[in-house]
This record gives sequence, structure tokens and C-alpha cells, in this order.
Amino acid sequence: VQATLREQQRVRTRASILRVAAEEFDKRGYASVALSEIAARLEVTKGTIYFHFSSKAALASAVVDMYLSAWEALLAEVARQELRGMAALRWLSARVARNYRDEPGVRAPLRLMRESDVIGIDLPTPFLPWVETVTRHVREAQKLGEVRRGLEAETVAWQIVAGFFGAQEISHQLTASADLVERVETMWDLLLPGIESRDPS
Amino acid sequence: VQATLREQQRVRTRASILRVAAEEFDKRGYASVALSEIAARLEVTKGTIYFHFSSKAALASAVVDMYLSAWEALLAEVARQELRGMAALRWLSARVARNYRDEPGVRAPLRLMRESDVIGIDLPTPFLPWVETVTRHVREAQKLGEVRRGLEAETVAWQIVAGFFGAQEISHQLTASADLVERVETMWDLLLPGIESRDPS
Amino acid sequence: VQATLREQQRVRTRASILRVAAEEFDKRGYASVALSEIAARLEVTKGTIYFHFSSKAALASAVVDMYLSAWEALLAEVARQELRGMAALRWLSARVARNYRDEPGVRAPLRLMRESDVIGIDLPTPFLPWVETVTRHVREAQKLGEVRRGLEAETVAWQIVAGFFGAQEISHQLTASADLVERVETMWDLLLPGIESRDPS
Amino acid sequence: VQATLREQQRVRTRASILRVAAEEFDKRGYASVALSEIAARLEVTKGTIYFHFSSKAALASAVVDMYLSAWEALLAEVARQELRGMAALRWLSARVARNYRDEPGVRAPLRLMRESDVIGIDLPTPFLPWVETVTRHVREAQKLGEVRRGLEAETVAWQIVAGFFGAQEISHQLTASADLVERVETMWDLLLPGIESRDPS
DNA sequence: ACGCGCGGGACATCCCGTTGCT
DNA sequence: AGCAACGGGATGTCCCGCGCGT
Repeated sequence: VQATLREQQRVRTRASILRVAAEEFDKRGYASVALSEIAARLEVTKGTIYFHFSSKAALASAVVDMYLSAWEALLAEVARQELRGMAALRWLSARVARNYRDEPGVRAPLRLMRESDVIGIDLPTPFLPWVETVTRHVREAQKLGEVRRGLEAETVAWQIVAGFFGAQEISHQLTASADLVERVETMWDLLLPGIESRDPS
Repeated sequence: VQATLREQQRVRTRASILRVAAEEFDKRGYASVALSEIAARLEVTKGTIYFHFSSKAALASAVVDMYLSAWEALLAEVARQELRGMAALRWLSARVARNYRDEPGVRAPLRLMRESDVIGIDLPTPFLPWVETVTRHVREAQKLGEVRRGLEAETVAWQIVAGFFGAQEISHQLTASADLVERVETMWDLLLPGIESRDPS
Repeated sequence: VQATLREQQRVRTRASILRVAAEEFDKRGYASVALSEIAARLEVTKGTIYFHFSSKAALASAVVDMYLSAWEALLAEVARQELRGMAALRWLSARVARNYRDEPGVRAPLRLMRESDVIGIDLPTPFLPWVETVTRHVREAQKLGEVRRGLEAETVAWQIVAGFFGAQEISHQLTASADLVERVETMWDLLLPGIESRDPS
Repeated sequence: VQATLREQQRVRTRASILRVAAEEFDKRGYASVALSEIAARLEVTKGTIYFHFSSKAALASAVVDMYLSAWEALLAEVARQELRGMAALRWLSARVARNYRDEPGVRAPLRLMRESDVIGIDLPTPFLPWVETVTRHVREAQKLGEVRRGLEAETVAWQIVAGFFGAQEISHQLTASADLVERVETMWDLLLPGIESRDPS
């Protein structure tokens, strides 16, 4: 595909808007961020933003979409890693924790999805896809004999996701996510004994 | 204490404002709630609200304060219950879960505290007091021999709080907190094996 | 006249309201002063103010009235001083300058009268009575031969008043009235040669 | 300079806002003028005003700035007139008096500068530049022998400015500035004998 | 593809004044 | 004589979105 100069410019501008918007939404929440602030930071006018996104809500939606693409890429990476069962989940959670700590573009969508009722448009339900993904891995772990009998995969997956996002939230509030990675590690240490088969006799 | 007619009226009005404000803040977040909406729901004017609270931020702050009082009452109840160690925590968490599910006045402050940067005034740090309280109970459990050697009380407490609030958040998003109580029960089932002493031999 | 305790209290309260109101109006102007501020400074409520004065405008009007009484007392003092003609005016101007510099209760009415269109009620025209009073003294000076022939008393009086209030205004703005008294002295030194008879031959 | 259509429109709108604002501020003072009134008179919305001026205070500030430019133009005109010493001052004062009488845009800034404490931002000190300018002319007059020995230039200048602005104020209050020009003429007649050298014998 | 000028409409703030209580 | 709760209304601020320019 040949890319005109014009097209390159457009793509770059659109990306920079998304980046700055993600940072601001992450820091201050949807309702408190003014489009004029985003425009000012980029040294463009609101008109430019409205050329790329039809409304403020659409911009937020695009920020969320960008994040979902990132998740899909991450999942593909897990598959490539050839990790199975709980080990895959542990690796994945560490990866996500690092991303969340370091990338505003990853934190922003989470905040936006929580505020979806305020935004007024339908954003993808936050945690459901995660529970589903984790459930698939737990089922795999069950087949590998890593899970105590009598536990439902979905139930276990739900608790894992809850523990992870709880850690994320509290670490974010108390230490600006600085200790998130090790907290997630600890979570696994405490959680695995309750999941794994007690006596493999 | 003598209660004049006026004082009664004032207390009642103030309480009703707080109640409605808590419901709205819970549902839609601080920034998206207009004082005029609260006023309309109460069939009073904004002037009346302004008489009782010097600003929107002060109103939010009062909502949070009301919530903290509720927590203190809950802790006192735990003490009266004569429960010790992990059992006390489990009872407490079930109690809090029910409260959170049923009382908007309990959910609202949590949301407000998360949005404290938008509100602009200093709200009490959300989770720190909880970690401290839980830490005390874990220490007690350590003395009772309920905790595996080598675990730090504060670390365990942090994970319990994280698991609890994670469950709260996800249950709130996915089922409007309907399944919160059982989810918290399950959390304990999965978590306790990792905490308790493995072999009391 | 017998004064009940109640009556004394009323008079005192009324006077203190007037005093504080004068200070605030002097400092910040009619429109920018809130009755609630005056009430707060006196540690009473607005209701108290409304018992004594039927409206904010009425309060301002009362402040102006208080000032006019002060002027009348001053004029009576001039009469008692047995000064005649220009000497009387010079003494009077020095006295007024000192009052203006030291008493907010004297400055406030001047500012209020200038803002009378904003207040909405009819306040006594500011400078007219002054020109009239000064005119009377100039006529007396004419009879004493202190005024050059060909000058109209009213014209001279107008200029004296203008010079005085100009000095007042500028001294107020530049030095908070600190140098007002000497500036007025200088005014007479420069003005008298133009007024007095040139050659008393 | 190329003038696009849009630029012309902007300049015109901005100028008309300034004009109407000056008239209103002149008539009713800063605090009593509502932006909505200015907008209504111009048949635009407050949003339009807010586009051109970031706040009400900024609008007032711009009105004052416009006035200062006018003064500078006037001073340049005096220089061109090739008048020297007192004659220059007399010509200048007559010119200013006419301007003040006829142009609301000239009166408004004076009122605004007096109310600068209410406006909240720093406006140029009102009378100081005038005293300085007049002082320079008086010094010139001293060199020309027009000033009696023993008089300080700054002192004389201060009195001239005071007399002028006093006349302005009183003429404004009593006759809506109708008699201002002749009053200022009379001022010079009364003031010059006190300034000029008595006997050049 | 982007900028400018503007519309329209909220929203928090805050203020004057009134009515029923003491 | 004084106070407390509240009504009603206006104001400055500010923001999203549009439509014409270019």
C-alpha cells in the first residue's frame, strides 16, 4: 500500500490524540477532561480532534478499542510462549501488571470502562472477557491435573481476576502501582495452595 | 438533649440531602452529578443544599465521613461478637459485603474516594485503614496458630483486602453486586489454605 | 428619657452594623460587599441586619446619612471657630482632610454616593452641597476684600471643591491618603494667588 | 498584511465587545455589569465573549489597555503640536477634557482603575503616569522661566493633575461632563498666577 | 486535513430577602 | 430583638459541537 504524505500525517495525528487522551483520561477521568485541554497539549485545535473523532465519547471509545487490541496481542504472546495452565496465567498476570504500571494507555481504558455509564455510549464490559480468558486457561490446568477436584473452572477464574484487579486498584491508590508486580506474585503464592490438588496420591 | 423543632428539621433535611447525594454519586460519579439534580429529587432548591454544605466538594466529603462512621460501628460490632482471628475477618467481610450490596450510602464513598483527585479536596486514603485493621486481626490469628510460619501479617492482610475489593468491584460491574456475598465466601475457601499452617503435625 | 436595656442594645447593634458596613463599603464598594460578610464580621446573622435595615440599599443609605450628620457638625464647628473668609475654608479643608484620612466612616459615603446609580436608590448628590457651602464662604471673603474683582463666587468655589476632591482621590490611590493633609495645604498655596486681589493699592 | 475574511470578522467582533463593555463599565461599574447584558446588547452569546476574553476581568483589563493606547497617541500629538511648557499642558488638558466628555471608551478605564481592587487583577496605577508626564512638562516650563523659583516641579504637577481629575469627577457627577471643558479652562486661570513667576522685574 | 469563530446550554457558586421559630 | 432554614434567581465560567474558511 502506498502511503501519501497526507495519510502519514493523518495517522500520526490520530495516534498522538489517542495517546494524550489516554493519559488525561487515566489521570483525571472522563468527565473532568476537556477536549480543549487535549487540544492545547497537542498544540492543535478542537476542530482537529473533531475531524478524527466524531465526539468526545467516540474518542473515549477509540481509546478503549486501542487497549483491547493490546490485550489481544498479549494473549497471542502467551500462546507463543508455549506455557500451559497455571504457569501461563502467572506469566500473563506478571506481564499485564508491568504494562498497567508503566503504560497510561493501558490504565486509561480500565478507568473509562468503569465510567461507561457517564460516557453514555456502550463500552465493552470490563471484566467479562477476562474471566472468560482465564476460565479457558483454568480448564486447561484442570486437564493437566493442576486443579483440585470439585472446583468449577469459572469460579476459580473469577477469583483470580478479582484478586488481580483488587491488587491493581489498591496498589494504584497506595503506591501509584509501584509495588504491583510483587503484590501479584504474592497473590499467586497465597492462592495456588487453595486451587491445586491437595494430595496427588 | 433538647431538640427544638428547627433542629429536627435541619437534621432531617441534611440527612436526606446526604442520602440522595450518596445514591447519585454512587450511580454516576462525582463529576457527572449536578447539584440541581439532587435538589430536584429532593424538591428543594440549590440554595438549600448550599446552606447545609458550603460546596459540592464539601457535600462529597460529608458523604465519605458518614461512611467512615458506619465502618467504625461495624468494627465495634466485630469486637462485641467475640470472634477471633480469621473467623472474625470472615464474619466481618460477609457483613461488609452485605452492606455494600444493599446500601448505596456504603458504595458511594468508595467511588468518591477513588475520584478524590477530581473532587479537589483531600479525602481519607481509601484502603490504608482497612489494611491496618485486617493486619491487626491477622496478627491475632498468628498468635492463635492459624497462620503458617514465614508469612508477614501485613502482606497477608494486603492480599485479603485486595481480594475483597476486587470481588466487590467485579461483582458490582457484572451483577450489580448481586453475587457479592457468595463470591466473598468462595474467596475465603480459596485463600485460607494458602494462609493456614500446612501441617500442624 | 429613660433607656431600657433592650433599647441600649438595639442602638449599639445598629451602630456597630453601620460602622462595619462603612468600612466594607469603603474598601470594596457597594456591589462587591455581601451582607453575609458584614454579618459574619459582627458575629450576628443576616436576620439581625434585616431587623435594623429593610434592605442592603437602605443600609447604604443609612451609612451616607451618618456621614452627612458628621459634615453638619463640622460646619457648626467652623462657625464656632470664629474664622472668616478664606481662612475659614483653609481650616475647614484641613479638618476634612484629616477626617477623610483617618475615618473609614467618612470615606465610605463618598464612594457610595459615586456608586449611587448601582445602588438603585436616590442618594444625596455628592458635591452640590459642598459647592454651596464653599460659595457662601467665598462670598464672605469677597466682602472682606480677599477676592480679586471679576471673579464669580460660585466659580471659585467650584474650583476649590474640585481641587480638594481631586487631591483626595489621587492621594487615596497613590498613598492611601497618607499625604493628603499636606497636599491640601499646597493646594491653597498655589490657588490663593489666583483668587486674591492682585494689587491692593 | 493580508487580511482574511475571518480575521476581519474577529477584529470587528472583538472591537464591538470592547466598545459595549466600555460603555457599560462606564455607566454602571465593573461589579454591576453582567456579561450577559453585554452579550445581549451585541446579540451574541456569552460563549462568544468568552472566546475573545478569557474572563470578565480580562475584558476589563483589555478596556483599560485600549485607553492607555489612546493616551499615548495623545501625547504624541502634543509633541507634534510644537507647544512648550505650560501652553502644552493647557492644550493637552483641553484635549483630554473633550475626549473624556465625548468618549465612553475614555471614561470607562478611569472608573475601572479606581475599582481595581474589586476586579481582582492588577491594573496600571491610575494617576502615576500622568503625574510623571506633567512633571516633565513643568520642568520644561521651569527652563523657559515660566515657573516661580522655589517650586518643585513634581509638587506642581501633582496639583495640576489633582485639579484636573477633581474637575472631571465633579463635572461628571453634576452635569454629565457637559461643562468640563470650560471648568478646566477656569482652572488654569486660577492656577497659573500661583505658579508663574510673580515679578520678572 | 485542519483552524477559527461562535452558539447554546449547562453548572457551581453565591447572594439578597422572607418566614416561622425562640 | 435576634436567628435559622430556605427560596429564588442571577452570574461567571466553561465546555461540547458546528460550519464556514482555506
